Amino acid sequence: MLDLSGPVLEEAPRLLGAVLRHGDVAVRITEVEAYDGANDPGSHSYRGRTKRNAVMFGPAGHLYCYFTYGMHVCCNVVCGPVGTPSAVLIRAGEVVDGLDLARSRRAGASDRDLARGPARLCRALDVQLSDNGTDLRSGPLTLTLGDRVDDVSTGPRVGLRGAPDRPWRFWITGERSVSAYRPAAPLKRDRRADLGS
DNA sequence: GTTGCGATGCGCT
DNA sequence: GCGCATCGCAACA
Repeated sequence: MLDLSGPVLEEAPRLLGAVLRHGDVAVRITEVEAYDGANDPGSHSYRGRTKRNAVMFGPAGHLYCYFTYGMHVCCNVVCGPVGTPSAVLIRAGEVVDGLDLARSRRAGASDRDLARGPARLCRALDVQLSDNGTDLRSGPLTLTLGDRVDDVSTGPRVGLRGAPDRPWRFWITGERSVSAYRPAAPLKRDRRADLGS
């Protein structure tokens, strides 16, 4: 029985090694980030409830999907008790079933890159904005927790501005399928300003 | 292996 | 209007 209603910082590492399945394609999760809505300037829910983030305020074990950068979908698993708008961003994983279908959705990518990155993972699994709010207990999307992963690394989250550094990114140590982005690069505009000053 | 940059559209102010 | 919880590709080392 999927129960993720504990504190998000305790639930996040439990998602490592879990399997997220959508139809014929399944991904073993290797990298996640925790977002603690109430106290977290990096969270979509930090400024209160909106139509978009309403799912985060609901029960744990549901999927929160959002659209970003004009072309990408990312997905989170809602954690914590009802009313606590916390979620865990699924950043990366390895495809463990439905390899051919995943490859066809990610033409040109190497197997290692199929689900390496939050938007890529959603594409490999064909998770769309319309899957927002899905209950992960009953499908068509399902989440199955695995055995606890012992070797977990932590570090700062990726790509956030306006949030203090908090080591709320978790990944399976040594996994090559974790995303390789540099943390929080400054804005292009800022870089230009630096050059000019 | 790294770095730079354009694409693109929804949600919020 | 503006700002993104980004990606993919080209160019370079």
